[in-house]
Amino acid sequence: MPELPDLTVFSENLTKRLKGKCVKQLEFYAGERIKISAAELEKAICGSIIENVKRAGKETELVFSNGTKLRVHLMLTGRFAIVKNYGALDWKVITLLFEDGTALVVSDPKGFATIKLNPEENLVPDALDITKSYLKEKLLKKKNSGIKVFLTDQKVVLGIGNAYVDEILWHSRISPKSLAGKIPDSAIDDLIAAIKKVLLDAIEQIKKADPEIIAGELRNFLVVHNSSLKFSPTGHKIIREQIASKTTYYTDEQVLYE
Amino acid sequence: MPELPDLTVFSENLTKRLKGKCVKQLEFYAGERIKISAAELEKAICGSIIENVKRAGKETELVFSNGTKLRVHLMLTGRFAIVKNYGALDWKVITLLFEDGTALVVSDPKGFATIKLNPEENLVPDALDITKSYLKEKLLKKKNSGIKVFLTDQKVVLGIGNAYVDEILWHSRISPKSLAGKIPDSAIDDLIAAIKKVLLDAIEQIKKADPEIIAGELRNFLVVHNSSLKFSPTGHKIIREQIASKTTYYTDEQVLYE
DNA sequence: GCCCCAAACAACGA
DNA sequence: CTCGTTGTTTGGGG
Repeated sequence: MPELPDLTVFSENLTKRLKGKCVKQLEFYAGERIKISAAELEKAICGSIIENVKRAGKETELVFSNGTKLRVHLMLTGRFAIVKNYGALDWKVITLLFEDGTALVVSDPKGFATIKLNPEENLVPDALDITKSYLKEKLLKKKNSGIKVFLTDQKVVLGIGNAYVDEILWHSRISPKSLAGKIPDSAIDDLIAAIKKVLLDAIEQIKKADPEIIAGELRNFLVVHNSSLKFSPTGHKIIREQIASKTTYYTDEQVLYE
Repeated sequence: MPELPDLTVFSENLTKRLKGKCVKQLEFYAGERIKISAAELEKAICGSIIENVKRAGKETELVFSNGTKLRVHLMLTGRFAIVKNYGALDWKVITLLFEDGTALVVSDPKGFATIKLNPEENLVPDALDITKSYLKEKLLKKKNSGIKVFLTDQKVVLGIGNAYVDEILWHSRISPKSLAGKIPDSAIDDLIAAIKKVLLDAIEQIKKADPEIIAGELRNFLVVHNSSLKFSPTGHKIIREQIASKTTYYTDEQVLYE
C-alpha cells in the first residue's frame, strides 16, 4: 500500500539502479487478472534497455529504449526487489533478468499486483499537478460524495490513498465526512496547498530516512494517520473511525461542511 | 396509489360501464414522459369499440375491438371518471369521448400517470398467479434484498404496493426487514397463502363497501397498515417506521429472518 | 403513495 | 490496505 510519496522515491531509485540495463530473459507468473501473455511480454521487452522508471499515479512505469512501457501496480502488498538470486523469492509476479546477472522482481504474497503492457496515457491528473479549476469542477460534479472518498478516487486524482488523504485533510482542517460539493472556496485553496505540501514533505522525509528505498513503506512521520499517536500536533485527540469502510484518523479541528 | 385489489374492482366496473361503447373522439394532454402522439392514439382508437377492461399488474388495460390495447398507470394520484361533461374536470391526462355522449377521463393532479399504446405483454407474474417455485427462485436470486422491497418490486411480482405488502407480511408473520434469501420454506408457504388471502379478501371488502367504485381507495379494513390503529388484531403494538424510505407498519409478532 | 434514472454505497473476489 | 465488478440503496424529478 505505498502511495504517491513512496512510489515517487521508488521510481527515482529504480531509475538509478536499472537505467541502461538490458533485459536478457523474463519470467512471468500470470494470474487470470493479467490479460497479457508471457510470449507477448517477451517479444516486447527482451533485448531492450531500461531508459527510465517513473511513477504514473500509484503505478510504476518502466520505459524501455524501444518505446515499450511496462506498468506495475503493487496493490496492497506488492514489492520491488533487485537481486542476484531471484530463485529465493516467493510470490513472484514477474521477473526481469538482466545481462549483468541481476534481476528485477515484482512479488506479491496476495497476488493482486497487476502488470500492463503499453497502457493508455492517464487522462486523470496526478495529485502533484492538480489545479483549482479542475478540482472545483470535479467537486461539483460529485457534490454528494464524502471528501475522503472523493480524494482517494483514482478517477478524480491520481496517487492519494487511505493514509495520506487523512494527513491532507487534517492539514487543511476539513473533516473527512464533508461533502465534496459543500467545501467553500477558501477551503479548496487550503486543500490544494495541503495536497502538495503533505506529499512533497513526505517525499523528503522518506528520502532522508532511507535514501535507497525501493519497497515497503515509511510512515512513522505521519501526524494523524498513525496508530501510535493519541494526539495531533496541536494537541487534539485523534479519532479513529471506519469511514466508507476505511480506517480513518481525524480530529475535531477538522470542519464538517455539509 | 390504488394497488391490486382496488384496480381489480375498478377494471371490473369499467368493463361493465364501458363495454360496447364506441370512441368518437379523443383528447390527449401529453407530458414529455408519454412518448406517443395524439395523432397516433387517434388513429389507433377512434371508431373502435371497447371490448374489455382488465388489470395488468398495477396498470389498467383497455382492450378495443380492433385489437388495440391502451394501458394506463395511475401512479400516485391518477383517477378514472366517467362523465357527461368532461370539461369540468381538472388535470386531465386523456379523455375518450364516446358516441353516446359520455366520456372516460383519466386525470392526475400530479401529472405522473402514464399511457402506453399496445404495450409488450408482461413477463413478470401477477401476485394472484404467483407460484412457489417461481418465488423461491427469485428469493434466492435477490437473497440480500429486504423482503418488503422484494415484494413491492414490479420486476419480481406485479400488483403489490406499499400498503398491501405490510398486510401480507403481518399475515404471514414475517418481518419486513427479513432478507429474501433467509425466509425458510414453511414461511414461503405462509407468504404465498397470505398474498392470495389478503388480496382476494380486500377485493371482496372493496366490492362490498362500494360496488361501483372506479377511483379512490378504500383502506379502512387494513389491519396494520392503518394509521388509525394502535394494535394489531392480536393485540400487539403496531410499529411505524421508515423502511427503505417507505412508511411501514408492522408488529413484533413478525419474525426477522436474517 | 409510483416509477425511472443516476449517483453513491456495500460486498466480494482477485 | 487496492481495484474492479455487481447488486442494492438513496435522492431528485416527473
